[in-house]
Amino acid sequence: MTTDERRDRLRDLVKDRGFAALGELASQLSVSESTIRRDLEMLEEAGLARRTHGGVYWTGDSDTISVFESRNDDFWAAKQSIGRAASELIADHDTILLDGGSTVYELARLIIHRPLQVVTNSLPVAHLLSTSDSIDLVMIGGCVRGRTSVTIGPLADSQLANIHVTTAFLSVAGVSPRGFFNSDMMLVESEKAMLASAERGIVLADHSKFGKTSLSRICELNQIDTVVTDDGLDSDAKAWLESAGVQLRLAQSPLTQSSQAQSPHKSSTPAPAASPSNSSPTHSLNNANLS
Amino acid sequence: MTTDERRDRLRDLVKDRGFAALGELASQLSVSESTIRRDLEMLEEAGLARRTHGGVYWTGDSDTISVFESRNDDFWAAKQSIGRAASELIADHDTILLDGGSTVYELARLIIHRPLQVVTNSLPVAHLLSTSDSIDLVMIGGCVRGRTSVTIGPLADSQLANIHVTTAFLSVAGVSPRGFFNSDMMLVESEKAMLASAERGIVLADHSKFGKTSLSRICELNQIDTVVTDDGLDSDAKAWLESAGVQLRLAQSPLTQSSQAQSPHKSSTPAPAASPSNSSPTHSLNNANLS
DNA sequence: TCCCATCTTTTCCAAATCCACACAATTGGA
DNA sequence: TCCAATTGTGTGGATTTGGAAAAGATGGGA
Repeated sequence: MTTDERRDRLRDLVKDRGFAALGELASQLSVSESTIRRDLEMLEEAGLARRTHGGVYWTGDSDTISVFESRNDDFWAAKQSIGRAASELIADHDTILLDGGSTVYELARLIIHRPLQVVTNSLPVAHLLSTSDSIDLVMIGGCVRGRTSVTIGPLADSQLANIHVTTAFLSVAGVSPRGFFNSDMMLVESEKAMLASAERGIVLADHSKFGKTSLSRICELNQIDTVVTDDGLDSDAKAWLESAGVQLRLAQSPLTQSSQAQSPHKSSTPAPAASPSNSSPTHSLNNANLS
Repeated sequence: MTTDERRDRLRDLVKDRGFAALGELASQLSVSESTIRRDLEMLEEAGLARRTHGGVYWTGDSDTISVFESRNDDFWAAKQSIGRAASELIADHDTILLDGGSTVYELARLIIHRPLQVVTNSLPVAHLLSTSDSIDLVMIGGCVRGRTSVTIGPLADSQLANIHVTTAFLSVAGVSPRGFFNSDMMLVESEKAMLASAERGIVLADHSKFGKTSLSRICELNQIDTVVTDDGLDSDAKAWLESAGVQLRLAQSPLTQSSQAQSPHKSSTPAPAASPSNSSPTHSLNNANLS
């Protein structure tokens, strides 16, 4: 049995039972408990399970509902690494705003144990974070847009107008020299309101979004402080982003990341340019108890 | 049995009985009294119980059922049949408002395929209904209350003030001759706003809620149009509800369900012929719960 | 009121279990 | 053969648990 095979079986075991003890899993899969611990560590990093003293709970999505069950798509790994890079821009006790979209959702999975105030218009993000003990969660109300499960419309916009956050994390459908774009006009209105409520705006977008436009423009390039993307970004895009004064943060795409970044033990991040922003090692407050 | 599991069971035991002795709990859970004392200490710190000489009182919410643990509840079958009875009070294309709480969640599961406009302050309900093609969904924004995952606070109240629905379905923690009660003051404010926005208010409550009160009163009896409960309701309660002019609708509890169809005497709205036969047999959504 | 037997709580400690970390052995591929 | 990833084992520290002793509370009887 290969490693990946074992991890798949482990994931299925945990998912089926909801809860499983460590020794049980070890004997089931005929490996040592240490190995199981390492595997579970990854499951937890991926946000699919939560470990407790003596075992592990499944916290991932149920099979029935999952807006973002496209985790098999080519860009999922990139989205995940972008999420990780973005999480390093958040300091504990920050007040942040999370848009909808699968990349931002990956970010949400990574911050679930951190002490933060989070405002969101995304139902999946809210559903995920509502299980956290350490997060103060505010949901933006409004009409729920079916496909993406974000709230939009005048109700949402007027609520956003009364909110102030330090950082807004946005998903976009396209980035071009003319600015940032999304396809849904009402959603774009909300995203404008989000930017207006935030001290700084950060856009998460994998490299496939660059050079594309869409129906409706959110804002011009220089109105966004930082763009987080993967290192598949071509040099053209890099040039016009930098000339617009946008800070660029490249996440190592999993294809090129051969030896680093997998082990959380190593000191991470090659030091971001401007604001290192207290990148807390992910396990510092890991004892979030289930009480 | 793991520690967390034991603490969950302990909490349920104390909650169900209202009061429990130490030794009793120890033998019930097969651990020493020392362990029980430590567990109770945590319960007390969480504000859910108060210890006395020789035992412990439950002081926490009586209606803190999150979606995830509700399926194991003794009253789940009753809740399900109450939900079914309530769904017959909804006509297609109605605009309805759904509160949080497990009974209302069961109602939500039954209407997922019907053409309706639904407003809700419950994250689990919204997450469920967002997968529906036939439902127009509006989410009420606000602070997300941890265990119950409903939105509350001034944001929620002001949004509710601008909304109009035909029917509001509420969960309550207690029903007594003095009115309807819930334990969370901020939630009660929202529920008052819900009633103000609705042409008629319907309360869903299993028979165990009757005769109980709680911290905060939502409204008096006569401000609710209809109460839907199961047929375990005692005749006292039936009397004071009817004398207050509240319509009563009894759902056949699955235990006694074999004799006849439901009471013919009222039914203000024609029950639509839609078939809510969607009694999907618990495709396990039961996650390990965190709280 | 005082005293005392009994029960409960608190405090402490030792045993058991679990966990993170480090390091060596093994495996698989170039 | 070499190298890197993976795995098993050992160690020290942390958590949990049960029990014992000391302190406190309770209630009855003189």
